Amino acid sequence: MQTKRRILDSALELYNEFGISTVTSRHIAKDLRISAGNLHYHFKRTEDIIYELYQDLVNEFDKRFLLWENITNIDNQSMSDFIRDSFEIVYKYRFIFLNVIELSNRINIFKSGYNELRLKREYQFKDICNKLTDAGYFKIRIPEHTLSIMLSQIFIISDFYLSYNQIGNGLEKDAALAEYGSLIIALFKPYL
Amino acid sequence: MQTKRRILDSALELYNEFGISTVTSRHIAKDLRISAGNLHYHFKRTEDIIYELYQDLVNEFDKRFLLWENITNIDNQSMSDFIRDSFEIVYKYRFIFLNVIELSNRINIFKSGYNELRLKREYQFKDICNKLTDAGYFKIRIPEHTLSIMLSQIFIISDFYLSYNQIGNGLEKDAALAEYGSLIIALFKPYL
DNA sequence: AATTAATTAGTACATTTGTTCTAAATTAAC
DNA sequence: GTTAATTTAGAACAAATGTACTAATTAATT
Repeated sequence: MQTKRRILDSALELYNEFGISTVTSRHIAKDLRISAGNLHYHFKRTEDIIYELYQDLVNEFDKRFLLWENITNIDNQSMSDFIRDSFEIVYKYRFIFLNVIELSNRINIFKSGYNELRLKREYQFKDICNKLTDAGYFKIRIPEHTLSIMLSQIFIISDFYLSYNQIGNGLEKDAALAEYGSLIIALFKPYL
Repeated sequence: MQTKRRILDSALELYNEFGISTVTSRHIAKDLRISAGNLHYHFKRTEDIIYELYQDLVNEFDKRFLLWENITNIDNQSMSDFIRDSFEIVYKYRFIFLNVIELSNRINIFKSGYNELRLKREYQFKDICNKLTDAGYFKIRIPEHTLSIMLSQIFIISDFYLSYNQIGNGLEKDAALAEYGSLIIALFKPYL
């Protein structure tokens, strides 16, 4: 029963490090010192591994959703806490974001799943914005139209910052988080 | 002599449509109704096709560089012209931007080449900004530190907007250009 | 026209990959 | 302790892919 979990863990690590097109089911099996046959006993198709990891990502977002939904005390720190939380999740499952296009080509349901998740994140983000506005964090309430443009900017930067970093600077996790944060915060500058 | 060009054209089209991991040298050959052997007479390695297409991209950026470097009359239209020009090039070679990570994994020199190009684009963009400032397009000169953050935001949005669009809205070229433009322009709003 | 160089088609081979199958080994159930 | 179910290893197969090789055809050169 625990083998399945070990396969997922190893797969996540290998996909994150080497990308989905270089890592095969045999590689994962070898990494765990189990046979390929055994691996395919637990996951009939290799894609199932990826899709299950994607489900894990969704679950982590949901968990965070519940956490922030019921938050009571919003303060100056909340914004950067939220940014760090988002980054942590994206970083943990970074292979998904580094290979979105590839994944949407290879796994049919992935595209719709991704957009479902995106809606949830959007809702959550707007919620946080409202709370921050109510708490007087922003000078003025951000107009709906502006917010919608900002949301697109934020999602592009959130989901692709790691790609940008990997092909460019190659910063380690902490430094990357710092830069990512400054890019997001800068978007809100006119309202601070 | 012209076969080589035809291979590149077909490859660009197929890569753009189906992504680099689904398109093989045999697919390209079949598309042109030539033999795989013939294709490999012109390109010893399949990667060479991709790398040559990448060189084409660099050349197009260089061509535009010369054009904008010597421009004399900067006006209100210049900014959106520049944005449209950038978008056109990125769109034409979109498979490169949709598969940056994959490419940097598969082709060694790609990563350094991409960063070289990035420096050129950065220089060019700063140049345009200066010209726009001198022409009174911006209220104030954008501070160096702010500009550097904006540049990162702009590059992420420029290079990954098409990925964002492909996985999400799926807008056609013109609509995509419009949205992309509004995302970039919005970044300059505090200075307009 | 004859020779040389280039292009092309088709075959062939090694490797990789996903997947299936079978039999052995381990674990659980009774 | 015996039987049944689960898990595992390893072999085997088919399909795909990159690439090399050979022979034929076409184009260029003289």
